[in-house]
Amino acid sequence: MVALTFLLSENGRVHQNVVDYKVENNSMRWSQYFVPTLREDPADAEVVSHKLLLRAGIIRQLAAGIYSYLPLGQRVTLKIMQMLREEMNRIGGQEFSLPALHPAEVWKESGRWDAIGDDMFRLKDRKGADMCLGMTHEEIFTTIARNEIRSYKQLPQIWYQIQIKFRDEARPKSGLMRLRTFIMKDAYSFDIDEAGLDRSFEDQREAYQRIFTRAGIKYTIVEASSGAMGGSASNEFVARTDAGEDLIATCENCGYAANLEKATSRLARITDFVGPKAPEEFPTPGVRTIEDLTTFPGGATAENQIKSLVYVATINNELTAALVLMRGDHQLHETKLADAFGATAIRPAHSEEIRELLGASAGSLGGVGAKESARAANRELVIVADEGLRGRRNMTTGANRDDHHLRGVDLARDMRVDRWADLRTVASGEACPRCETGVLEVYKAMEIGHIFKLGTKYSQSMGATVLTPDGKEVPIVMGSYGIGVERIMTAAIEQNHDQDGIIWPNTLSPFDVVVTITNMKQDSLREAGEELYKDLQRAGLEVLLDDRDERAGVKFKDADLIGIPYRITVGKKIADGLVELFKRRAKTSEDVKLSDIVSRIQKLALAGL
RNA sequence: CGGGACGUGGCGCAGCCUGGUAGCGCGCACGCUUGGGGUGCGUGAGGUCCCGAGUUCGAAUCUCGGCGUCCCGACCA
Repeated sequence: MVALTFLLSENGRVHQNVVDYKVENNSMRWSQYFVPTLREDPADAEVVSHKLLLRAGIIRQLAAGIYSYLPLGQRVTLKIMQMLREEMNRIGGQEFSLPALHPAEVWKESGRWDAIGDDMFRLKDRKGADMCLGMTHEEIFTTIARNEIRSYKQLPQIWYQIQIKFRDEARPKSGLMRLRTFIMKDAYSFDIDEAGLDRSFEDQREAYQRIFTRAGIKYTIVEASSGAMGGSASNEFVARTDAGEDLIATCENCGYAANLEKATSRLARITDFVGPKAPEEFPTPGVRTIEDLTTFPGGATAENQIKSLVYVATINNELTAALVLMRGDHQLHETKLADAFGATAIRPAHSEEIRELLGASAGSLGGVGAKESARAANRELVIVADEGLRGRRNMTTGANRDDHHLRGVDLARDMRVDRWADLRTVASGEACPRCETGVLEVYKAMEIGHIFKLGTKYSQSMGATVLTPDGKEVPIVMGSYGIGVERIMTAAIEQNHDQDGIIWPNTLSPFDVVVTITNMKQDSLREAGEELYKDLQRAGLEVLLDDRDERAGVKFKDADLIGIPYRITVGKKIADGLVELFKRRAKTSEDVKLSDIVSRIQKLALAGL
């Protein structure tokens, strides 16, 4: 029998407490509860959250990027999942459970069977048919939609599930940050038109904000590259932490925030002096870098140079050579370059390729005459220039002749730029592109959620259509919305810990409160602790009773490590009818009357739910 | 997939260079002690030294091959 208790929190929201105290009565005693804490940092863990997850007995590793969740970990996982459920249901989401094992067919229909490389776990069944382990579920939900949804009257639909996903990551890392098998809440919206998608997208966006706020995570919503996922727009939710893998640029002044792969900044205007009527070639023996040329007599400062990089892009399975032009002091952002071309892959050209195209080595390359040089070698070369070079003249750049450069180069006059694009990597301290006075800060963050407007990419390729009121058949307009469960756990720890261990936000903590009996050998303490434990449970709280025959110091250390927000210490003061209330985050301790402690904890534990 | 490091009782490490009976701390079991921030003392259990092949009278140690894990980069729908 599992009873559900519904508790009303201070802000009036119903919190569904799925843990039945009657059932768990005897499994929440630390002496028998499985919490293998570690005194020392495990050798394999580098980032804080990983160390603490292991030390606090929350997870154990099975293989690279594959972890078992121990009882404490499972409790946290269930709390996160429940929270996701509540917020998805609030916006009208309907929960499904889809298979993790998929036939190749549906992935071939959408085109992703071939588009996705080694990141997908693939296998064959006994008949030799191709199968895969689901890394996401657009195809499966679309399959259901196309078979069952016929009319605009059935739309919109918001479908979601909380499922295990598999991705054969090239480099799993940092504990639960990059996993090969992980739990994900993935939701999909189905609308009749773009306007409907906009509403669904906004609903999700608001749900995500509530979710991360409830989870105690400080997050930022950023513009991000939607990559091969396709679609018209995407918002990435990121949590700031040095362990993160993404770089984010934000402006505190106006709230501008973007992933570095999208971020731009405002450049100070440069007015060039009028240069010569045509570029002038001059010898530059030994000069190989922008830096070299700044100190070379007759050279130029970095911002007056044009950096020339040769890249090979894979576009629609065809290789295209590109000459990329940047201002000398600017850094190319490769994702931006790939996005500008719609390329599936890009790489710097090899030195032989460069010589074949331009007749010179890296260090002496330039855009003047570059296309002609490539054509002479029977090759096509696309010239793409960064916006930071627009309108510049009297610049210095390589001459496509070893140990020679050109000065007095005018971009518009001397080069045949095929395409202008924003390719520059933004740096901290640059001016905000949106507001007048803001300055950008660039910092590390981890992705915790991502919402996409897919449009009709999947409905079209897989034939998921409905009839409109006037009887026209149109593809369903879709959105896709994901949140990594483990990433919420990881981000929460990254942002909520101290030297002693984890400090769980109330909403995620595996227990509301831990009751620490300082000395199990004293009957009065033991009995009082047991009594309090039961009282707290009767009040609907999730209580961990530390009834181990350990010294008080050991218990305090462990309680700090596993991060339960409140600890009630049952010690000598019990003779005066007092216990101690220790708040993990504030690290403050106060005496509370035994008769008041239950209601006190109840109020505290519910805050923030 | 490129580069680097590591693999020795449950955990953290030493030993390897210079081949010769496998060691320390923590944890664990037992006893005494202590009892409010990882008590102290004693006794004890526990190891295919990642796997395989080779060199050698003899390999944790040297050589070759493989596997695994971590870190940097590439990648990351």
